[in-house]
Amino acid sequence: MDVEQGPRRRQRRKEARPSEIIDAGLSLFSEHGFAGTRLEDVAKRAGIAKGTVYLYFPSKEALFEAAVKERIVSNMDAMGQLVASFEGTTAELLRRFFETIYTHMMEGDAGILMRILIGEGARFPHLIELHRKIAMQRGLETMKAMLKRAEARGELRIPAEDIDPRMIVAPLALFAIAKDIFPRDSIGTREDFIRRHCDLMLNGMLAR
Amino acid sequence: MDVEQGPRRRQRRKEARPSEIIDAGLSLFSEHGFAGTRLEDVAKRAGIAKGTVYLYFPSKEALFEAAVKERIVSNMDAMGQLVASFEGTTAELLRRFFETIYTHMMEGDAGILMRILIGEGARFPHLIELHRKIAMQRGLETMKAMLKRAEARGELRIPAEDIDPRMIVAPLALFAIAKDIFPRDSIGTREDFIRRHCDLMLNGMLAR
DNA sequence: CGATTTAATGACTCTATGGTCATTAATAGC
DNA sequence: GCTATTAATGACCATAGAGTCATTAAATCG
Repeated sequence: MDVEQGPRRRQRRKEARPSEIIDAGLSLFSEHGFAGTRLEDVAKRAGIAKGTVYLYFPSKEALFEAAVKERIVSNMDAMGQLVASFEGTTAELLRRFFETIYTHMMEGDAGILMRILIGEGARFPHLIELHRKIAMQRGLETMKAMLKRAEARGELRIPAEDIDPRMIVAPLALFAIAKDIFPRDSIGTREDFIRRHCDLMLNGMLAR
Repeated sequence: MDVEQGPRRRQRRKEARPSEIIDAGLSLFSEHGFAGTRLEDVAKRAGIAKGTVYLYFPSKEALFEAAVKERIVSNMDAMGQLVASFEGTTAELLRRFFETIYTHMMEGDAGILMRILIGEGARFPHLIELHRKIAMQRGLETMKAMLKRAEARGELRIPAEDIDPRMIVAPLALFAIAKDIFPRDSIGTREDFIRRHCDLMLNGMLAR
């Protein structure tokens, strides 16, 4: 309403702009990729003029970088917390872990950002590096901690070092990144997906 | 040599051009993404002038599409053949299956193409659709056949329908697509990777 | 209620590159 | 060897969109 015919255009809202611009950028990046997104459109969606974007971010790339920092790092920390404080079986921990990832990657923005990093990352070696250090490193640490914990509790079939943590999260990560290229039949409900994913990782396919 | 100071520039080689151009495009797309690749550079790498590219492909997008068709479809067929003709345990079949995928995605061009589809696919709804129909559909059929076969042999712990085939190949697919964003420590040798992947999918993590 | 500060604007510039096409020359046919 | 055909060329055009900046006006202050 305020936007439609509001008497006051040209509001001065220094504090609120950055995150509004990031939100607008994120939604357009996810629709059109990085190269395919026009700063003009980001501005329009944020309800401001193009020049205003440059008041807060020195370049398109800087805007993207701010989005990555804001949305991915906190997610990794959330997972670290979960593992550090959890008491219970590994099966239950893994389920909770997957739920957290699902929330951030499938329902939040982390999946979108990773998709863009993957597809257009060649353009931003700097960003890839940042992501590797800030996000990936932490995520893998957390998963290794989870495996060590399981090993210490005598729950593992094989030594913890023989399990590549990346394999465990691969299904969730892949779908978050690539759901568009899979046949459209849904991946089912959140609960269903997580249950199947857990079961496969914990017990495998084969009868014994 | 021939190129360096060769007496004959401007050779007429109608037959050889298309695949040479596709090769050049593929290598540049993988380095710079789709949007980041200049047709001028593709031409240079193929040893021809920019206009010549347009003699064989009507647009940049058409060139990319040709690459997808040529490199992905045949791969899917290779996997179908394998499953249809295999005799032996599911464990062994899965290993062979993974080897085939590894060859095409990690060592061949299929991974690169999928990475670009994912990252910049919003620009080519048509291409995503093509890929879904031509490649994904076949791949999933093949995997379902493999699961049904295992079920019929009494090797499965759970009904075949309860296993999402995409989860089984997710680790390989994810690494093929996203290896750049993971920490640089290698994923190990091909054999190692496949062995671990198989073992995890077949037997899971937990002691029983 | 002026005067001052600075957030916001959007018309403009400048570059990069996808795509065109008149010209050139390599081959084929005679 | 001459002519016709057409593959190959690269200078050129047109456009899009990132980034700039002189101007405008909202807030602040006295």
